[in-house]
Amino acid sequence: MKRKLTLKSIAKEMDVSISTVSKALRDSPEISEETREKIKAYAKLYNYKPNNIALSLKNRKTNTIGVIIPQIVHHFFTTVIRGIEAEARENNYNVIICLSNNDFDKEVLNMELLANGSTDGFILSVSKETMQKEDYHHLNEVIDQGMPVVMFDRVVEGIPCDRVLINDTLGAKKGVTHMIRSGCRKIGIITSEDYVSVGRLRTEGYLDAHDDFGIEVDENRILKLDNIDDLDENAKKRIKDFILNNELDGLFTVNELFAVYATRVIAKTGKTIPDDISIVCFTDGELSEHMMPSITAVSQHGEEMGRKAASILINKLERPEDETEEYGTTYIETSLIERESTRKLHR
Amino acid sequence: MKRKLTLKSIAKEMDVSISTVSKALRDSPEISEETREKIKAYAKLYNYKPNNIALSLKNRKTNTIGVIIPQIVHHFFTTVIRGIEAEARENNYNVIICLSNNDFDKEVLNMELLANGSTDGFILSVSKETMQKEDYHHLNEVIDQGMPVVMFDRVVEGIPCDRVLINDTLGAKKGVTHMIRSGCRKIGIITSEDYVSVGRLRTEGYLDAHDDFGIEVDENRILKLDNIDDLDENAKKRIKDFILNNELDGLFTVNELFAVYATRVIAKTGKTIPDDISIVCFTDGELSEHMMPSITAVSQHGEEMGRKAASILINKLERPEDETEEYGTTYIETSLIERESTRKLHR
DNA sequence: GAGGTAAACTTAATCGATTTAGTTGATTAT
DNA sequence: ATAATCAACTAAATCGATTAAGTTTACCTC
Repeated sequence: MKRKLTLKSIAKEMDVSISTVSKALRDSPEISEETREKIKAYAKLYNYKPNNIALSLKNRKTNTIGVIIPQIVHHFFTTVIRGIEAEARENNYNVIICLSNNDFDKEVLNMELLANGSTDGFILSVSKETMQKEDYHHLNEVIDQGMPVVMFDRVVEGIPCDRVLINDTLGAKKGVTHMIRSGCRKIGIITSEDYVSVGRLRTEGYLDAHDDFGIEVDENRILKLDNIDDLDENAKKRIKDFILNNELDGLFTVNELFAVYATRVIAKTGKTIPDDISIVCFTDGELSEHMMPSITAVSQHGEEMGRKAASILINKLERPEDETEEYGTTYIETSLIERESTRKLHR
Repeated sequence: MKRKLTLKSIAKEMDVSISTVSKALRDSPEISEETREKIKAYAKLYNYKPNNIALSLKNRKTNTIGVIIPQIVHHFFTTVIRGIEAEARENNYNVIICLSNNDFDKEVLNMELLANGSTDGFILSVSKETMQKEDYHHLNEVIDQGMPVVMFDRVVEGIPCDRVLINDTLGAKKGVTHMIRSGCRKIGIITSEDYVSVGRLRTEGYLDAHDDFGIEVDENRILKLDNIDDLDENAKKRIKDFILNNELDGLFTVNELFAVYATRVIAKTGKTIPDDISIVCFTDGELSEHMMPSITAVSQHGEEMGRKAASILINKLERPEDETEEYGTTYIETSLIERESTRKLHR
């Protein structure tokens, strides 16, 4: 096992001082060409690389971004991370990812841990528990210490930071409009209770689309479930009842899982998709693409979101003098991917 | 913006020396009870937390694990990461994740970056390009510097490190055996060329199962595709031809995507699943669960794999005196999840 | 030859924390 | 009364790197 080279060990070996080595390697004119070349040759030969920890301590800058997300086994977050990673790498930043598992205490713990010198700033999507508790002291604390924060997807108000959001309302509107244009007039929506922001916003889009076409919305065609992240037995039962008790010719769901289960229920009723009933879902995964029939989806561009969030953060980190204290919200647009679950439009 | 507390700033404020503060906070008996309490109260009030970077430098230990994986938008890797994260957290370790995007240069770059002080050890799944190049100098280098490495899933031989692997052969055998028991006699397999290790091993399991029951294997029922990670047009065509030109009553695929596409092809032939033809796939995602019909799958337990890899690594890190230089390979067993694509066994 | 200057280094401070080796003043033993 | 002991601190080294400030030597000039 060979020990890692340090400036000190090189200095000793070459019989010069540590600072001479440092300066030589950084091409300082203070050092004679001869000495410089000799030291650089030696460093190259033995593959010297400066110790990042020491540099971080000295520069009070880690070039590391902390990412805190509720869960990683979720295609959407995964794509966001890919975007963050890509943008960070291009700008010479590292990424540390921590999972909160939707747990408030873990979110706080992770932030405190990373805030103690490990990262220069944060990108995070707050956990469900944090939203419920409405306790954001950990966010305010790191911001107060001068670390910029960018929130994405699941954001909260009243925190001095930038935000990156999916344009949920417009996305849902696009999807529902597509069904209306294709002739649907009795479109249902499976969404979440209004306290989940994405659910509320997507429901708004659903209403907007109807408004635009002057179509009355029947309240019975709106199903609000508690949980948007998974599909438990209770949710299944409610979806089943909802579909069986409504004469729908279109269905919009705020995630893939609801659409997938709805497809199953519809198949059992003997109705065909898309002829009897069309389906469009908001998507963050690959289920919609592979189902039979494949499902027309409002796609979220998570990677773009990640890139954007990272780029905003890095910008703040690179010029901290801009203490303008101005924070913005960036919207990432969605796109509609037409598949087999909706009728083709004749234009 | 309030500056972070340091020992120095506390010392100044309380008019004692830095070392007194340090000792007081660490409950040293050298410091009088009075002073100790006073300092601790102050530190608590202003929420002092030691700077991790400084600690890392001093202790030459970062308590951070570097994880390098080919891609994150892959359900299997995601579950592995979750396992690593959980195990690390429980043992007070941080996790830095880097993506290689199946690119050799990026893998090398990431390792070098993290090896310069950022992490104590590595968990990695090598990129496809690295396997093709058979260039492992970056692995040998970090190991040579005394950083332990644990490889998982996509491992290579000849590196002095521990390995954690899915028991691919036995997994495939389980799946195929299940179909044989349920009465299938003409079982096809969609797998990869032998140079992809998981493909080769799973093919072996397929053969083993047939061997056990003394069933002759027809070479025409084995389809070897180039790429195991995605499904391009060429692969689709070959799968289609394969299914149409073989009178199969069972099909085993080495991943979900192949099974999903095969289901589509079979549906078009008018055959029914599982009555005319059964399907079992190796799985790393959630497609198999949600398809119609849902697909019986050999499940991989990625989280367990991640936990195991992390636990092995942490063990090495915690007692480096054990320089026994002994490395082991751990196998994670799979389990068969019976769903709608296979007939129920009568036992 | 005193003074100035420039080249080529080295010393020492710094980042934040820990820890070993002093230091100081008071108490105790002889 | 002097030395030893001890409690309660402080000073300084260390981790690895950067850099402002200081040192040495050679050379030049008037």
